[in-house]
Amino acid sequence: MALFVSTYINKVDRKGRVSVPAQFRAALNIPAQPVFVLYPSFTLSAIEGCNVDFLEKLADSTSTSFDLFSTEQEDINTLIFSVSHQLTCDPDGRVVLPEEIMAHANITEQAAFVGKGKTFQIWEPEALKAHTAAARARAMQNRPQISLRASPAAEEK
Amino acid sequence: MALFVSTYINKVDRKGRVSVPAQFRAALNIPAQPVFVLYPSFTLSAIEGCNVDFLEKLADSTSTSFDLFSTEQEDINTLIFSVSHQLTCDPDGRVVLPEEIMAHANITEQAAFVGKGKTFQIWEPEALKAHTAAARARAMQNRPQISLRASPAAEEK
DNA sequence: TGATTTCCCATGATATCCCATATGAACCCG
DNA sequence: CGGGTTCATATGGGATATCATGGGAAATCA
Repeated sequence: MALFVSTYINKVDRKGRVSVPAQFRAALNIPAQPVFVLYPSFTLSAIEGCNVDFLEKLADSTSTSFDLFSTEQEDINTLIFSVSHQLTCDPDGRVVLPEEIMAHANITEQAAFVGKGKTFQIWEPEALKAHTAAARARAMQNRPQISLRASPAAEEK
Repeated sequence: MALFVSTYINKVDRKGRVSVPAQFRAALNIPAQPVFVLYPSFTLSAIEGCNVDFLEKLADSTSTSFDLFSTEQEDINTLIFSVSHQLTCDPDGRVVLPEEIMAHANITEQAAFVGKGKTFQIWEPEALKAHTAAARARAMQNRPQISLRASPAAEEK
């Protein structure tokens, strides 16, 4: 089962290639040629990444005959599948990030791969820092008793 | 399994030929000669596309659930099957789009192939832009939770 | 035979493959 | 315990393959 953990910052070379972290490639569990899907996050300046299985399941669930012609399903399909990209790692474990989603996440020189359990995200490293700080601030506000026990750097991964 | 994702804008040449995106041809998974079906959408100014399997399933589901909405099922049969065209890519991966459906979608110089999961659509690029913007507006306004659910990592606050 | 469609080849741009190198971690062995 | 070595990974660059596209030749049809 795919499990994406930890954060890796890799370089985007002149050709736009970036190494997918070896641990992530392993998590994609198609030994020879890891395949996955990327799409821009709806709510964040980041790229969402997931297994192909996930999108296939979604495709199944949104193409039953009765829903086929509903505006709602049509919109969901439009907003997800049309902006997704199916990618395959090259023999060295790299991929070329598609233009649009690189622009969406403001990625130019470096890409931060962030494990999210069953999925992962790709961030511009500075944007990731800001996002992480904001998330921490929210967590402290919502659960003050946790922040009291935690030392300032303890939740750093 | 066929999965159509991403959006590709290709040129319609003087003979009316268009390259079917290589990824879509692969998704049609009949390696030598990709076969698929096109029909005009009856709700949108677009062309609907799918592989033959999908249409066969649609035929099954519409004929077995005649007890509900029987006139609608009848209409669907009429509106889809009677106006469908089965096409085969030429050796270079191109097809000639039939007159009627090209007119239906107002396609002249460029054709945007849009992945929809198990199916795809073909749009005139400008019309596609407008449709996408409208779909996004509807999704945000009506059911924000749907778009959030659809994104595997988007439950992040 | 004339018109239309399909096939075949050429081309430029781009993406992919393959090899080489650098870095660092784990390992082995003296 | 230390030094060397092997391995996996990330990264760079040149060579090769793929793709979209244009145009001409062959085949098809009426």
